[in-house]
Amino acid sequence: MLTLSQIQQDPDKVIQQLQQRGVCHAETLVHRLLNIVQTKKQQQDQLEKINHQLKEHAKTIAQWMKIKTAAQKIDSLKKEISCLKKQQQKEKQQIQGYAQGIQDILVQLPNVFCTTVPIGKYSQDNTIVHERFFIHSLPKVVVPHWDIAQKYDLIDFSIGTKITGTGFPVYKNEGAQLQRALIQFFLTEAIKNGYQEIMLPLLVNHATAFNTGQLPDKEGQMYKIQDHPFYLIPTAEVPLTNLYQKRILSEKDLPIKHVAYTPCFRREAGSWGSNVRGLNRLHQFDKVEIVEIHTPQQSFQAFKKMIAYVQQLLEKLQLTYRKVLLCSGDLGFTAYCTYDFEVYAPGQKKWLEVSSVSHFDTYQAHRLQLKYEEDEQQRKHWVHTLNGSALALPRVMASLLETYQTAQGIQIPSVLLPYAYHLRESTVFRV
RNA sequence: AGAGGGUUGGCGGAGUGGUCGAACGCGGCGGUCUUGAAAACCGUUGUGCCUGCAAGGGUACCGGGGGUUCGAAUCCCUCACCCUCUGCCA
Repeated sequence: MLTLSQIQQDPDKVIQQLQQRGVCHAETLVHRLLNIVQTKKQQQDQLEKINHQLKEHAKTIAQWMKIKTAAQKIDSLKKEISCLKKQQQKEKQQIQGYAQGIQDILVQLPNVFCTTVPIGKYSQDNTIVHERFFIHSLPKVVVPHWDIAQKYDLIDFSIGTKITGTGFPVYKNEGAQLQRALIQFFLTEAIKNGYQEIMLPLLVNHATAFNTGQLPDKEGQMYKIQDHPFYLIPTAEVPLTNLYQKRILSEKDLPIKHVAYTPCFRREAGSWGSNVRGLNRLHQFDKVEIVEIHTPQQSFQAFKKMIAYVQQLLEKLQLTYRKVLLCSGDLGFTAYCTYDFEVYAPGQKKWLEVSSVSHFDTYQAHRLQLKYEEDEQQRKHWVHTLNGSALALPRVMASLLETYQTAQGIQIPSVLLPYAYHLRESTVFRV
């Protein structure tokens, strides 16, 4: 969340950036916000004066209680008090209203963004900053992964539909094993790179979903449990980052680097076009997520390293990929800067997003109430949070099946062989 | 899920209606003593907001929210969490 002081410092810059992110009425919102803040402050002053008087009166009564003859004086003072209390009540209500108004505006403002972010409205305005092609010998007829999955009995989409509904695929045989191998590969790579593995709850409460920015912005995208105030996580980012809600870390605790594998659940309401097939978009999918917490001084260096880390995963899998710097209009609600990684799926002739690596600056820290204390001066500062998919499984699987298809079957990338105990032959033959 | 007990400052732990932001102990910080350290002793020690150049002043906060009262950490309601017992279950 943006803080009031952030906005007050340079309202015009905030307005401009919000507009560039596509926030409607950014100017009106910010101005209204600043107005309410001003009014609330004045009101607060008055309330505090009343509170002070009431406190004094209470003390006076306490004194008078000791004297028996003061009963009359007490009564008349009580009358005065009841008058003050009416005022107090009124002020309180108004202030509460203002506070709510401020909160209502603040929670709907997305983050500001980094100077390196290109200005643009749509994904076409994103900048492709890097591309890497890997040449694989493809068969004459290159097919999409859903055909491959069916041919070799790797994934059953229709049975998933019967069990649950569309978007819940069932992985079978080598499909399941390959999935497991990928998870294991991603986790092991992360651990080798200094990430601490965490296993997390898949259900979170309202506050947790708010802290990382999913609420109220993405309320409609999350599954909610009916009889409990819980949401199914749309990404491990939510519980993982929230491990540190309401904390003051000491500087020597930083950096924090975590990795977690979880299933993710998304309603994907409204985004189910006819071109969504196979593994391209699902309601439940697996993902390995990395989260880092840093001091502001170190976070940008760390961001670069995270990006490089995700990049080398794709290098190791030898999937053709490109790295995309998101433009202002395409940034996620909480992001200060984001790089997406897309892999090429030759069967569909499409680029599929498999990772989003984001720097959140202090936006999440504000909501999490997460600070760190400088070792030497004991001064407290907001931390910077970062996260990235490393990686999201289904589209990696899609690209992998399509990229590594041969006339005989699917060739398994050699880096996965240590993790794929049942796939030693390096090729899947099932017809 | 039912019954009972609990939630107080960095930690432990008092406090059941009146000047309580909260005894006491530990820890932390500063000092005395010491060549240095320990021990001992003395002092100090929560956070947010408003106001002030500052010193200071004001206000809010004893799990969250609401209520009773002139006055609430203390009484009432409610929610959350923790502990114990009973039940159920992977």
